[in-house]
Amino acid sequence: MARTNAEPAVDKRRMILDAAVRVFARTGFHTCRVSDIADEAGVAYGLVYHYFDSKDQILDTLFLERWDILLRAIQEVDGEEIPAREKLYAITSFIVDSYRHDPDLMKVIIVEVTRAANTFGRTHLSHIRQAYVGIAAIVERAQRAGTFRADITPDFAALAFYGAVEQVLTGWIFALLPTGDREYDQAKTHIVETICGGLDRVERS
Amino acid sequence: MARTNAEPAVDKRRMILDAAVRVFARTGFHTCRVSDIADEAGVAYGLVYHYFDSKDQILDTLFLERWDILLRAIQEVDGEEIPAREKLYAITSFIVDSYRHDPDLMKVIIVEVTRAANTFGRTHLSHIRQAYVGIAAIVERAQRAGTFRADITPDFAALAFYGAVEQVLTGWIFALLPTGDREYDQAKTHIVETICGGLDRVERS
DNA sequence: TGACCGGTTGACTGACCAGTCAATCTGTCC
DNA sequence: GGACAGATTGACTGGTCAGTCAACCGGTCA
Repeated sequence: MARTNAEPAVDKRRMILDAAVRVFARTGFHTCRVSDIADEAGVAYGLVYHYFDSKDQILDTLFLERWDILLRAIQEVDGEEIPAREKLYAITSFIVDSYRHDPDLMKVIIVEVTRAANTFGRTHLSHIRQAYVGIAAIVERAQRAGTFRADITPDFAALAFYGAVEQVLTGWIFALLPTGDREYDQAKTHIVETICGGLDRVERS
Repeated sequence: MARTNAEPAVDKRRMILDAAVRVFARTGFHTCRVSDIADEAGVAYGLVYHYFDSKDQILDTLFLERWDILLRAIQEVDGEEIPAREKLYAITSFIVDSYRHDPDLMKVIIVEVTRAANTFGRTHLSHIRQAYVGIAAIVERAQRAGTFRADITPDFAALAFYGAVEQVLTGWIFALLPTGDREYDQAKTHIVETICGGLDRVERS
């Protein structure tokens, strides 16, 4: 047992994961080589395979770590006693702030997993679906309470909502929309306004 | 000049493209081999390279063929003298019917290009963007006419709208939503209702 | 001291596959 | 017929890279 302290001074496994985020974000998962990750982490090639079984497993790890946090956030929000619109705002806020805090990681998760339906998206479909299910539950409850209209199925509303959020993130990732703190906060409101209030102009009492 | 008629009896180029759609839809662009396409088309390996410069070019061709039709449809719809909501309905309808008519092709375009932001999505970003621009133009005009609220930017509304449509298509592609003629037609209404009318329950006069 | 062990190294291998190319076929035209 | 051209064939090559492995390092413990 070589571990006197709880952990070695530098956690190489974490360094590899962090380096992978940067490399995946820069070059893309399929385009980059494992050696790129090792180089970026300042670590020997073989060490990557000491900590991970495969290149895929690195991405899996990154995705699952973060997605589970999102799922818990959705659960938690749903438990609170606030209007559905505020719940959706809280979820949007969580996702947008995740992007603000670590754009590379969110880019990788969205581009390489969530939107990569043929490769990792398929593998993690059940996890991704959990998010939709959580959102749909919020919508359904609001419909029963009479806050949301009942003629649009919760499943459908969940997809539309999540689709709008993801597309906006993608807009930032690929510079189709301006980025910045002001824009991020505006986006939160706008997304929820669009999905809940609608684009139609309405006389509000 | 060996062409007495306008074209050979069987257009091998077309056969290769059609085979590619099936193979890409089944196996995914990156996973499949060029020989799979040749086999599916019932054609020798080398012939693929007689008609196309590369594997990439096959996907490019499929995407551009179809996307240009979509862009024209958006242009055309925008030219008509109908309310913005009906314009958005017409666009949604066009996309949904494209999926109904050729799910494999739409799956390939969405999964391998539109949503594959790191590979082909990046290559065709300017084309994809054209669709957003067209939709944003519709929104902007409606805002000026006072039909749509003006506090949400057209760019933003376009992304949210397109995001919702694409997410629903993705839901069908990966069996997260039930498919069928009834569902397709309902979806058209629901998407437009969600984006224009919003999820909030409103007393309508 | 020396045995031990997890962490670390990087050269190497084996598989895979996009793209090439020389040969062959098929039809046309003079 | 025979010359020419485009269509068609499929074996082969070259380069790439994920994953392996045998050796090495540095700290611990008896």
